[in-house]
Amino acid sequence: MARASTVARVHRAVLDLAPEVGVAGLTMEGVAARAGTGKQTLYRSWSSPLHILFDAMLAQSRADDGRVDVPDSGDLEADLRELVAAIVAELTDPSTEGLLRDVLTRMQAHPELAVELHERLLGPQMAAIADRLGRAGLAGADQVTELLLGPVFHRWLLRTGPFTEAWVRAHVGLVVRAGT
Amino acid sequence: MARASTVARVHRAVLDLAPEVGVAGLTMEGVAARAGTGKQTLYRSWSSPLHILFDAMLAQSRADDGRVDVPDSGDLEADLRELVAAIVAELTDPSTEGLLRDVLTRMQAHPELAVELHERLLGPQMAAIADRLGRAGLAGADQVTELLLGPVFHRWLLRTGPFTEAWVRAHVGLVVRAGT
DNA sequence: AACCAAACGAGACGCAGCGTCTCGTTTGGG
DNA sequence: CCCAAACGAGACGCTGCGTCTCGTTTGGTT
Repeated sequence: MARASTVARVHRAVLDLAPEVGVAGLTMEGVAARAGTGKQTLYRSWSSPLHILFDAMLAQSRADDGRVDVPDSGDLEADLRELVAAIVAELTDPSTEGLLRDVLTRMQAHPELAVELHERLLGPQMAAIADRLGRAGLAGADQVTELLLGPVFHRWLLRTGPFTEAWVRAHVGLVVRAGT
Repeated sequence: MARASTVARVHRAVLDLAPEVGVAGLTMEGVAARAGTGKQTLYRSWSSPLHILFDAMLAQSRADDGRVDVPDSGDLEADLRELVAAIVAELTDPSTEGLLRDVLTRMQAHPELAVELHERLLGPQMAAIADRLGRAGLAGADQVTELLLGPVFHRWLLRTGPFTEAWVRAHVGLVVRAGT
């Protein structure tokens, strides 16, 4: 429907604009102006600035070759520690933390966005982790995956505390104890 | 600063309005009209409809005698199952689920609201659970508390799956295994 | 090379809600 | 009884919404 070059310009505009004005400050008019496009062109493909931003982030993660990789050295606990540390590092990167949490939480008000988030990002990531756990011989790998990720997102989304290396170590230790 | 009767009228107005128009549909003008108050009166005490709504919900939970009670029958696993089932029931009550998730997620965009949420509701609840776990003789009660609640909120906030009795049973089983 | 329909840029339009401001009125403690 | 603080009402200019028209590219088709 929309021309690829137009989509590219809109994606670049919204990704440039988001850090400048925050997710709450994004408007259809602002994105249109920055992208040098008419408003109708935006409404033809997206229904809100949040939809545009998520679409742009998806496209970017695809371009970054957004493959889910779970370490597999044979030492389960060490691998999980590394994995959780990598996730935490990504979630708390100072240049994006506020923006990322803002996007994820706002998306929950739009069920269709929440579903797409789960199908495209969260689901595959959890499946990859469950796969690694299964190969280590754990039963109930899906449930243990939630045990591993749940507290991380709980802490991050609801800001119930900071992440430290000691916390990650203790958390992974508990999860491994539960699974074996 | 504000008269108690005014605050009560505003609280009632926002609590009435929220289910009708949704959190996204709340406006200062709408609340003022429903409460029969001037806009300036609202701005004198609150800075957005979300602030008013959270304030009203806090006042209501205080009136409901919002005491945190964790079952303590001696059987730890059974108590935790009951506790998690109660939390799940509260989170998924069809009449409030959408609203509640909307409020909690939107609050994360306002750090001062996120902090207040943690201090007034999440923190005390977690402390009460950690206390129960400590009395059962578990070490690292705080960490185990996060292990218990994290996956529940992860599932609920990010809509990664529905809650079933089987899930709760398996989850609590894993947590108890990790803690002992 | 000429054509044509789809996609586009620009921006006008009426509307809703924002946050600030004034103005007279009510209210309750000293 | 008095008076300052709190209040209700609503006017104000402004921004962004979502829809609409209009004339201009653009890229595949014959």
